[in-house]
Amino acid sequence: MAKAYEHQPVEQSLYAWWERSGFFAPRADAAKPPFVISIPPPNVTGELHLGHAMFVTIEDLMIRWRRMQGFQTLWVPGTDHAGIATQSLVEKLLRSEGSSREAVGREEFLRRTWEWKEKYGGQIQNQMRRLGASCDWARERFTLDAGLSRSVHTAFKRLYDDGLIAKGTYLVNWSPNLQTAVSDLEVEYETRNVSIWYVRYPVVGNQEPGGWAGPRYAWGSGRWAEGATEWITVATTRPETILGDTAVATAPGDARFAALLGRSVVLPALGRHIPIIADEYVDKEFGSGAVKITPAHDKNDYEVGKRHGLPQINILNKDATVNAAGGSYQGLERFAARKAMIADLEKEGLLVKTAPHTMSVGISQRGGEVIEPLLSEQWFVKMRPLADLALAAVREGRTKIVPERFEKVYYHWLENIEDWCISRQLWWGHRIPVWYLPDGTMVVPGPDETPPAGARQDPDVLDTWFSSGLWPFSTLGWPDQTPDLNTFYPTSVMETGYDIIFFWVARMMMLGCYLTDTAPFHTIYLHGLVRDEHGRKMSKSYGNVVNPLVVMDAQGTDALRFTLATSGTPGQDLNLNPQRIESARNFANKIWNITRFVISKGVRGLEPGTALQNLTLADRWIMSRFHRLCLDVNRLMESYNFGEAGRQMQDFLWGEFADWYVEIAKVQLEGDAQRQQLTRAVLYTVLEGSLRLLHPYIPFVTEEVWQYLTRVEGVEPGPQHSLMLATYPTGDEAFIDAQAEADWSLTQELIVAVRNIRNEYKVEPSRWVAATVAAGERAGMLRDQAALIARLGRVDAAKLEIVEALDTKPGQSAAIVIGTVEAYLPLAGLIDLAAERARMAKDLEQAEADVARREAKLANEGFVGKAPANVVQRERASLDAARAALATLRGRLAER
RNA sequence: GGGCGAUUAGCUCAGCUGGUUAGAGCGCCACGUUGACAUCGUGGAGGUCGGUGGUUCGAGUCCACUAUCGCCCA
Repeated sequence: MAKAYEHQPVEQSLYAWWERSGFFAPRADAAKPPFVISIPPPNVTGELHLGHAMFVTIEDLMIRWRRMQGFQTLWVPGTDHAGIATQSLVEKLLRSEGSSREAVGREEFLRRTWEWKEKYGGQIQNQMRRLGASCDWARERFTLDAGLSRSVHTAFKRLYDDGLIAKGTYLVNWSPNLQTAVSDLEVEYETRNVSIWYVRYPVVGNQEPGGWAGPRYAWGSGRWAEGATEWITVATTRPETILGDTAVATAPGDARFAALLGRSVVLPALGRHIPIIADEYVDKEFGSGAVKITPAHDKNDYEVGKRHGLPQINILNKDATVNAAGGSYQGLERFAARKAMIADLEKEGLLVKTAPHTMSVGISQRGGEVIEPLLSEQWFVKMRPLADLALAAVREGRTKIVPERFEKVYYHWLENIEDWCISRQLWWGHRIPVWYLPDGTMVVPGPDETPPAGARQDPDVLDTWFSSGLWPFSTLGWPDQTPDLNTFYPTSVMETGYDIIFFWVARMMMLGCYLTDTAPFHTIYLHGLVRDEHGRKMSKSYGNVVNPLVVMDAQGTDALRFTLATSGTPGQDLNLNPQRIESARNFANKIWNITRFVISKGVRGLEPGTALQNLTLADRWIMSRFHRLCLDVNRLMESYNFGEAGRQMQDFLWGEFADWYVEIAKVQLEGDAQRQQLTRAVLYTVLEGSLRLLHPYIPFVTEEVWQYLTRVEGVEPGPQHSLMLATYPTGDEAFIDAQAEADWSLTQELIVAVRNIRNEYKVEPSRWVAATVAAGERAGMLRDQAALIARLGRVDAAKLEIVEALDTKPGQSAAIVIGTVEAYLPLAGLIDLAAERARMAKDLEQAEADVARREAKLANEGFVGKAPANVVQRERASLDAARAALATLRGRLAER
């Protein structure tokens, strides 16, 4: 074994070996029931980022843990076709060739997109392999595969037949850049500083003679409003939509406008007469108190329009240029139309003022431009019945969300859900399985039926999330009752970031509950988002993006995984500190070197379970600590506290096993043959067990060293000889030995105190000092540890005296007091008596405070009366110990 | 406007069911002997847990209010 752990060669060859050996496939002969995770499918165009690294780490950790526990584990990998993202990418490619999707046509475009997918779509999978993902690649799926497409078709057909999918004209979020409708979730709101324009509309005169009847001059003449005498001023941030106005609204009961209600205004530019109405929606305080109503281009106006039966006039084409309804503005792009409109309004004297304004603007998540609310014909899913099923599953505890607080978010969203626009005006995706006969009749055949001859299929495709929502069961063969579906569905845990609750989790829950009559998973585990070390979101513009591939190259996959798994707590965002990754890398190296040491002591291939009898105190201590760790780790992992479990393993292996037991072993290995053999057995048992415990977190280094550790010279290991198939340690209460832990803890304290004194007095490390210990009833126990105390404290064994009590205390020595145990280090010539006294005085002060605090506590009737008996009893014992320690200290000080 | 989270050592974070003197890594100071490891070892300094009030025998931990930061929803 090399002196330091080198991750590169190890990671590559181990993963290839695991995969080749079929270790990732579920074992039909497993002792326990299935444990199944279906991967939240990454975008096929995606490249590995820390979000992926996070979910792979946690899911792989769960899968490896359950696999080692004997469950029949299955982790289904795959990718999502990502309609908009993929289509945009290929369109860009075509543009670079001077072409376009329209130019090549639908069929060719799809061919090109598949070609792209085959060529580059596998990148993310290979990057997941680098992370060590032990998913069953033989079961990999893609949302556009034939099988999954059949699921999508089946789901659509069922929802359609059940009246939950319908086509209709709705105001949708239109992305002009992408030329498609997008869902509410694909719109991001941004607060922007914009302008608000106050525009006055001339009011048509009353019937009385001389009243203004309307413009007599053309729009743009500068005399359009000539003769008008009454006005109503509206405030708007979108003057171009004047073209689509069908009313002016004021707040009910607003005295300023009472006289105008029921009358009409002449719409600037177009001359249309539109009514002045009153509606609750209008806020008196906002702008001028009156607003224009454009039902076809604003969500609120749409509602107002419906309440008042106003016409809906769409003034925009799909590319956001003004259509024929816009009169002379026809053909102008929406923002150009705005400019032109403002100029014209000004010219006609209708622009009252312009003011700065702050508002929330909807931006297309993928397109980047301002979303246009647009009236169009789309397919919708009625969400209420589906949402109710998904709500019930969580409310009734059939599916649990971890951490629990996210249940509230889930409830709130589902309780207030709106219908889901599932049609997209794209080409890449599942084409809507609806055909139209020449007379316009709609036909919805099932997946196994042939559409009628001469019928034309709906040109639109389904939202990618429609197929992702079926993922947990479509990947297993649904709607067919395949063996996989019967064995592995419902799945166990859905693990993803909390930012994705609405996208994946809720949709999978809704569609799963509806279509398969069961919640698709019993647990939803949500992890936090990874940010930079100061809590900033990672973004290219900040330049703070951590690329997992770069990290893995430099520090190793295990380092990245361990950092992600142990840096935080469930559901909490974590600030990734590069120094932590370095520490994790060092941890891997530590494991490597501990193993190197243990192997060098001749334990290779030692049978675990060698009878551990006649153990030393230190042996019993480390065994007790190890079994305690196993019990804690399993308990923590069962409750999804993977971070805490990982941290405890590291603390144990480094802080107790390496820092102490390895040093102890060096001494014990100098003993007789039996002592040596037992020490080897303990070293082996604890290290090998720790590797098994740690394997789900850091699979590579643990497997690598485990292979070195467990192989027997001259014996060819079997094909299943892999740590990932070993049994996960459970821990055994029988090994918990509180007395050994307490005794060793005292021994350890004594050693640390000796080292401390040595350091304080600057005793050269090479000098072995003398020591006298007076330990009362603990003397026997400590005497048994003399060899360890001597070696680890660098005390000359021949000059180490451990007695019950001393007649005369050594002079010219530094004193240690641990409880009632006293130790003296005669350091002739080095001792500063004044400093010694000062140190002792400080200790005394602390001991006095300690006693006083405990006395007060026990004098408190409330405490003695109400605290649990064991707590009181422990406090009494502590007081006794503190008093004894105080007496010892006083005795020490009195002699000076 | 509604909801959620965070606030603990210089930095990044733990602290699980309220129960001894609040922990770790990094950083800092001092020293480096040892045939696993300088990607290391030994020892040390450093915080009263954002603030206020409350519940309790007992609060970093529970409750209320509050401040600051962040996120989600509308």
